[in-house]
Amino acid sequence: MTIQDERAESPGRPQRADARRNHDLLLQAARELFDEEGDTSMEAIAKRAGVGVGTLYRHFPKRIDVVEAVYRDDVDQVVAVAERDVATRTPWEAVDSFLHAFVAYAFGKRRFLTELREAFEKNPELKCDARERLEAAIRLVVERGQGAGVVRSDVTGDEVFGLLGPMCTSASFTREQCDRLVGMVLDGLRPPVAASR
Amino acid sequence: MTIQDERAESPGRPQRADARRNHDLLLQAARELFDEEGDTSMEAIAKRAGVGVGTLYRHFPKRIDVVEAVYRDDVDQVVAVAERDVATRTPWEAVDSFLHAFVAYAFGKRRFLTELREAFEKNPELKCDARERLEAAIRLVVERGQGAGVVRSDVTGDEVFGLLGPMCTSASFTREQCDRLVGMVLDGLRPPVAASR
DNA sequence: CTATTATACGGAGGGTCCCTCCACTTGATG
DNA sequence: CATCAAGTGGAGGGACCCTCCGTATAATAG
Repeated sequence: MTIQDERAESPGRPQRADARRNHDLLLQAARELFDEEGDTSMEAIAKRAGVGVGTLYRHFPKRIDVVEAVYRDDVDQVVAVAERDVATRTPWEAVDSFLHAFVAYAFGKRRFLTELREAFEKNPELKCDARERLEAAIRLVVERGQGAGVVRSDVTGDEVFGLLGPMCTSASFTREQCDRLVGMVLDGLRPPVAASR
Repeated sequence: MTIQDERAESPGRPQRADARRNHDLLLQAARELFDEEGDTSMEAIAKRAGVGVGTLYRHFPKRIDVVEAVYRDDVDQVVAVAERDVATRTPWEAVDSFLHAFVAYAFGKRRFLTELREAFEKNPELKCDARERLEAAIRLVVERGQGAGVVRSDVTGDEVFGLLGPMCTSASFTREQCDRLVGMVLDGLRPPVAASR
């Protein structure tokens, strides 16, 4: 989506050095501003990077492209946790561990992720690579649990993601509340027993 | 918050007839546009009502005031359902019935409610009366279940609301998915048994 | 019915966004 | 160097929320 992705493609001419440098400056500026302000404007990002808005738009044609570029790195961390949990834990422990880790992570970036989620809600067909990798990570963990019979089979990993993601970005929740609700969702994730009442 | 609320206060001079009429026209126009478009602009609302934007802002000083006014009526319906369920069903049946009804309702107004939720997230201290009544309705049902021992005690009604509300407005979910996830949350809401694994 | 006045109206325009466009500049290459 | 595609900067278009204030009018008093 961004120029960066196509950087290595057709080497008719390599990317110019200043373009490369500006790309990195812009990305760093965006990350800083999203962390500091929660949300920010394209003008502010360009200004902090010391370039004009035209340059920003050359590298990231739409606002969502900036957001996704920042998001991309974050997702790598979460995916790594999922893979580690699957490799080192029992099916249920992996689900429990990973969902808690996911919520802990998402909670820390709530303002930023709220912006991202809004972009997806306005534009559902826009499902960026990063998000798909994230959903794949949850699927990995959840489907392994389902295969082992410790997770109910009538729910998909994507649905769990859709339930927990918005919860984490809900401004009115504290970290403790998120943790408690994850616990509750985990209970709900277990295979249902015959109705106890 | 709106002029309407203060209509009956000090009758030094009654509200003018044209003002009253415009207030109703604006509210109707806003409701129609939110239903048809999902979201809309202040200019569009004023235009459909056949008045200038100045008049719109006289009646509803901020955009959120329009949204809340439309929201208010909707909440009345949901609250009525909660009260009926509490009056006519067993504690657990009331929880089950009401949460399903809540999700069905919220799903139908998802675009509109998304806008409302975003307003709350941007501005957490802005918890309008209507929302509080809605949370109170869920609390009513959930706390009755907790009192009867059929709902786990470490979760509040507000938290259930915060979990289900965002889920309903998540654009990527179908109605069926929402129903299935409610079922899962209901399972999670039952008092936990000793860990089965 | 007219005069008075608080109330209400309309819409121009300010400020903030996202984004486009294009004249100008600069780095890479022969 | 000379060339020129690649890159840059920022003015400005369009959409939006909201403010301001001159004008119009409904309610009241005489």
